[in-house]
Amino acid sequence: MSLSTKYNPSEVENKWYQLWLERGFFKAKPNPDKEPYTIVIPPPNVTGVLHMGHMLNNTIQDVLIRKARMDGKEALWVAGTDHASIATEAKVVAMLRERGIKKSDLTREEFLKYAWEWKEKYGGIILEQLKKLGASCDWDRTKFTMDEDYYEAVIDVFIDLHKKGYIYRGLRMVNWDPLGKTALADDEVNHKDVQSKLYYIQYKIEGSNEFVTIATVRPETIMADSAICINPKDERYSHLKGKRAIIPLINKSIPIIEDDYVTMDFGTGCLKVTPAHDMNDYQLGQKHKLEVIDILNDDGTLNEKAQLYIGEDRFIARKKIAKELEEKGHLAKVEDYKSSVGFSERTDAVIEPRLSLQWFLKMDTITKPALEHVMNDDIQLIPPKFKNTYHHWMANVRDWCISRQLWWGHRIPAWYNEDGEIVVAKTEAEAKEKFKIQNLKFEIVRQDEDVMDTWFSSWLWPIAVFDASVFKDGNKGNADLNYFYPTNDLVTAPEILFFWVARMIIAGYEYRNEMPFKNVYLTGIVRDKQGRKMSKSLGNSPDPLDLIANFGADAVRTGMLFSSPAGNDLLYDEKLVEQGRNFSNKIWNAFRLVKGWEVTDTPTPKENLVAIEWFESKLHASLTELNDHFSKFRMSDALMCIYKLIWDDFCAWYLEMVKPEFGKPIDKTSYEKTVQYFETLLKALHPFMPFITEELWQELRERTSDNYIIVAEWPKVKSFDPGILAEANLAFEVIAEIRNMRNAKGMSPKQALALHVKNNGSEKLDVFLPIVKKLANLNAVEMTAASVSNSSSFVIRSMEFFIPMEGKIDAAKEKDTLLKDLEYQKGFLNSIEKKLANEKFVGSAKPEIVDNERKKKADAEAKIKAIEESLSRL
RNA sequence: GGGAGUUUAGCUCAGCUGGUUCAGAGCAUCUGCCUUACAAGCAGAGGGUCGGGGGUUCGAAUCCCUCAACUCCCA
Repeated sequence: MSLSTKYNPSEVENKWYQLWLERGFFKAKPNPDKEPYTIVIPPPNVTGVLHMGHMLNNTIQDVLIRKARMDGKEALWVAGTDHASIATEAKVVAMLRERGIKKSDLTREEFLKYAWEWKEKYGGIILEQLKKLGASCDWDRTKFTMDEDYYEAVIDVFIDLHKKGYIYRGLRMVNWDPLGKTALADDEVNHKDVQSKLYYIQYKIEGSNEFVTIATVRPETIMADSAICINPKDERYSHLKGKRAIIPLINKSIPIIEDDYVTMDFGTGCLKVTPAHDMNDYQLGQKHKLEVIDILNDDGTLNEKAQLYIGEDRFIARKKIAKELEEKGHLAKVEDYKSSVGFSERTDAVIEPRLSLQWFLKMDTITKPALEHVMNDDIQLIPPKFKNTYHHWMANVRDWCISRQLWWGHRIPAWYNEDGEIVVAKTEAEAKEKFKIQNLKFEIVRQDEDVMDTWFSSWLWPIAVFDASVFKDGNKGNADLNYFYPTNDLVTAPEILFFWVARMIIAGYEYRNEMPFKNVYLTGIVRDKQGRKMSKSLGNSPDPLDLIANFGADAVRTGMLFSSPAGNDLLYDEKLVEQGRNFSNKIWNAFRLVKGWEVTDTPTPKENLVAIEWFESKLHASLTELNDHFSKFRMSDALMCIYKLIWDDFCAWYLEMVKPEFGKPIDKTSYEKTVQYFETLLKALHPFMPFITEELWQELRERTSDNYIIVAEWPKVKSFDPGILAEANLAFEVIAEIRNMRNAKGMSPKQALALHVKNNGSEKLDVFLPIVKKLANLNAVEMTAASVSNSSSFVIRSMEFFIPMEGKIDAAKEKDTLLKDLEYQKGFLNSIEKKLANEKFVGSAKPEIVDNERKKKADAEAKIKAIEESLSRL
């Protein structure tokens, strides 16, 4: 058999993925004999393509689900996508524009037809990409937030919450996105510091020649002013009380009011009040019962109420008005000014505070259980530091604006009659019926044009993916829901902790009276190695599919996990993926070695028996650690644990220990044990590297047609012997010293040496001596009671080692090394003795700590004795 | 302006309830090797007064105070 020295992932990955699919290993159904384990995918946008964030997130989910599957649980990972109102509508509008069609020329039905067309064509791309990564989702259950039943569920929930009095319609200042022409929730607005200008504008005082100067960053809104406000404590302006000012350019008279809201030392201490176009001004306006003048259209252009520059965009109007103010002598000065400006998360347009009628969900009471069950750890956030932020948000939660001025989404089931009266009903017929009962007009009704916020559908995700009918009265849920819900783990980004996670928890308690998931694992953001977020505009994100093609999915998966503790950002570096690829190759070559052995019925060498016994313990010690990491969601640590077990312990030590001389066969016992260990290692590695482990699992032995590693049993942990692990470590130190000595003296590893061991204490090394002999290339090992002259020597713990070496001894150098060590040991001993002489320490420290110090003292003394003996010989 | 978090080797990070198995890991660096599983590799080595200062304690990377820098969230 001749195998390439390089592992080639592209040859095997598709093959196994197809087979897993065909064999139905990803599928799950309610099984009373098994414990369920469920993850629901954070549904990616239908508009999305796979990026590095998805790679990290979905790798973690796949590791968890594969581990659970091997643990014998009924493991289900539900896949699906999210309809993403704003993003998708924007894509569809853009597509139509390319075809020369304007959205405004289409009816709602026509537009939605195009939107569905777009969704069918592009909406599944991202899920196909996840398959390349190895994601073991039950694809038959793939759900979409606008599937017919899901759609109905969202409508049902709206109606239900409205009936419960949680949903209301109100005039509110909202974040208006003039590009998307929709209201946004507060958390869909990104605030950025922007360099802008502060304009000082002079308003004439009515009936005098005096002026008052106000500072504003938005001169285009002066036409919407309804008052000038001063601080009542401000003596500079006290003479203006009760007077009126004239708005420049339009010569309108407005009152001068007083309120201590005004900051006296900002700007001129004089504030123009524009209730229609500023959140704070709106509140001030309400307090003082000021007129609300809205001068903007929904696309951000000025309307006829502005009187000037009608139809101009707000930013163009700003420039023109500033210019006109200056020309007419109303502009006192302009200063540079840094201000915080809101941008739409979706369209990046500057947010316009705007008054409009919107639908809201009252949040004060419905959120109570969601806060409580996170704070008491019924639902655990991982890492727990996010509890603080969660609490802060939930304790100060504001009502949720759930309407969006879009067509793509779940249409609000509210109906208006000719008089503008409203009922909430599922169908037109029901709506008419409701109007009728209330003795209202019902002949002509029309449905609300708006759709709901996307999060208002995805907050039902962990329930609705199983049974979308439970939101109707009295429905107890189907078998799937009752078996798989609550789900176990949710893996998502901290950025959407509130958008999505908190709201799922709210819905979970509201509709199932139960948590939607037990653990929330929060991943970090994938950044480039300079710490910048990966973004299209920076072009600093590699294409995940290219990476998979170049390095293999296993390598990319491990690359993502090598450095990603929960909640911390991951600084992506291609080096990490290379490390993963190198690891694949290492395993591949270990396989080549084992596979290449010829097996005979010869007796097992002594050193192999020791090697086998040692690795058995090492294996189970590491598996114990591995399980512990898993139980604490320490993915990076878990991976590193199995990585080191395979690379260092199995490959570098164990295989070298049992490896027969070149060309010689191996005995049956050693071979059998080695293959068993290899299998166990592959199983423990499978969740991280599913493809190479399946490939080697199948190659290592003949397998029956139903024997796949993906459904193999997770290795059972046995107790292990710490004694043999300690002995091995001592042996490894000895081997390293000998190799080091060869290195230092420029000797070839091929030159066999003899070793004499003088044991001055109680260290145990005997059983490992044959291994030391093999790995350090010794032709003789013997115990000695006396020092051996003409030798190079070294000291480990209380043992002295001698290697006869005529003429190659540098006594001065060895003496120097020994003296240095002696000095250190003496200092160390001294510090321990001081500690033990300290009555306060002996009295107040725990007994086992004092005992430990005594033991350290004895060890140090033995070591010092050994060094001194070596020195005396020189 | 309000809140939270971070600061440990060149880089990315572990270090739980204070006690040399606590100063660690991986990567990178340096030295020597194409040693018949693997140069995507092997054998070794160096590297940090645990952000600064102060305190509590027999003892602090670990607890407290303070200062500084950075990050995120909210307004």
